[in-house]
Amino acid sequence: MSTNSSYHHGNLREALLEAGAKLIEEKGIADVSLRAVAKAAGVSHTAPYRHFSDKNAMLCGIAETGFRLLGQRLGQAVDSHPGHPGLQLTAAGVAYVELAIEYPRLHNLMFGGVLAHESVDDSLEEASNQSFQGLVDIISRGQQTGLFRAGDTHELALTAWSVVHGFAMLASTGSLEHRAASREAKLALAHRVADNLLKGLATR
Amino acid sequence: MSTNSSYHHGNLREALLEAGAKLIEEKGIADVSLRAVAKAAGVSHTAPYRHFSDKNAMLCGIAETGFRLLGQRLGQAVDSHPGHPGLQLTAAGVAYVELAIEYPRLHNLMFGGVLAHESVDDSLEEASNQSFQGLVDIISRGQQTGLFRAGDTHELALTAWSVVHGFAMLASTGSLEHRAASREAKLALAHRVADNLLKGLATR
DNA sequence: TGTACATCAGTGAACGCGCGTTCACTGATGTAC
DNA sequence: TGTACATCAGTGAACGCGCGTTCACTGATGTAC
Repeated sequence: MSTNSSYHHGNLREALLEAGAKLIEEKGIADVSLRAVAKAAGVSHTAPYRHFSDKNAMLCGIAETGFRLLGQRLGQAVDSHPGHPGLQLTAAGVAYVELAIEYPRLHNLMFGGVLAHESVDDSLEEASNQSFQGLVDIISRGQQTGLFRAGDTHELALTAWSVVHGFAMLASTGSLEHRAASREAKLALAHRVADNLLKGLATR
Repeated sequence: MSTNSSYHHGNLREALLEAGAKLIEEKGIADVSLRAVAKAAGVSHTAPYRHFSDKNAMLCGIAETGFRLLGQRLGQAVDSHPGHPGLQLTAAGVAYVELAIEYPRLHNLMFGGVLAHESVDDSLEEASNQSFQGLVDIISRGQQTGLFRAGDTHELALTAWSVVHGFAMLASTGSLEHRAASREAKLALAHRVADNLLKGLATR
């Protein structure tokens, strides 16, 4: 952080990403302009061009911070249940859903297909792939210990990913409001849905 | 269909919905304007206001046609396996994914949270609820015949819905391209993912 | 069947607006000597 | 340590554009007598 009065901001790139994420959460992706983000960061509306080639690049940057945050949380979920792939999987699923409930519109930016495929940064794509790899690793360890049944690891991971992603989508777009209104109710529901899934992956 | 040269279109509402759905698929929701839809339907850009109160209402109308199409397909899936809830569930799941692959951006309009919650038509909401109810019915029959295990029917339905919704989302946003590029490969994958789920719902 | 008239479904000009992006600029910072 | 200068990170005016919406209008249709 530099002094407020300085002509040079000092940390504008991060400030823009932060302000952008906040604005997206408040107003929705479609209603957030590059100009509004600049204004929220307290800077002229052309300043962002010093740090991003265009608006799309800025959105990619925001999405990337989301993936980084997701990666952290998934890591924590794994670390909190060492040696127990089943518990790790449930915890990771809940953590994922938790993030989607906390930042529904950021989640939508990350996974909703808003960013055109061609226009996505390499670093964003990498961050996204890493998230999936974490899941594959859990499943793989579960298979090695005989907890999960054998079979194409990626395919089981994809099933797990689908459940959690779908549930998060339903949660973040408000489709769950009449079944589970509070945050706690949603997470409890997420836990039980994850358990339903687990039974599908278990050895019989 | 009326003659081309007539001043009155005769069926403009449907024509706009159709042109809109097509445009959305081609250019993405964010890049479709009311004016563009009117133009695609061969009509002045103010004509839509005879049939929709504003742009949002038109988008709701388009989403609603999507839900109606989904309802039809789910009905077909159920009808093609009378008395077999397990097969019905898989078929319904695949049908859902199929639709999402066929019309990825329409699917995104329907479920992606683009339409603000407050601004959604009653008829759109009803169409959406009906889709979920169809799924609940399948699960319920499966429980009655002892194929699916007992428990909160809505919760099992929610698990199924999540898998299929999540998979469809991954398919429609292009996240599956490196695992299953062709339409056929995606559907086959969907089938196996649905089977993984089924094992989670089955009595043990 | 013919005519008058109300109603309906289109048109096209006009509005104000916010957007992304460009450009020449200026103030601050860092470095070489 | 002091000075000249290159580089960097901001500013603000200006651009052209497409948007959603309104308005007074006009052509077509349907109905009553």
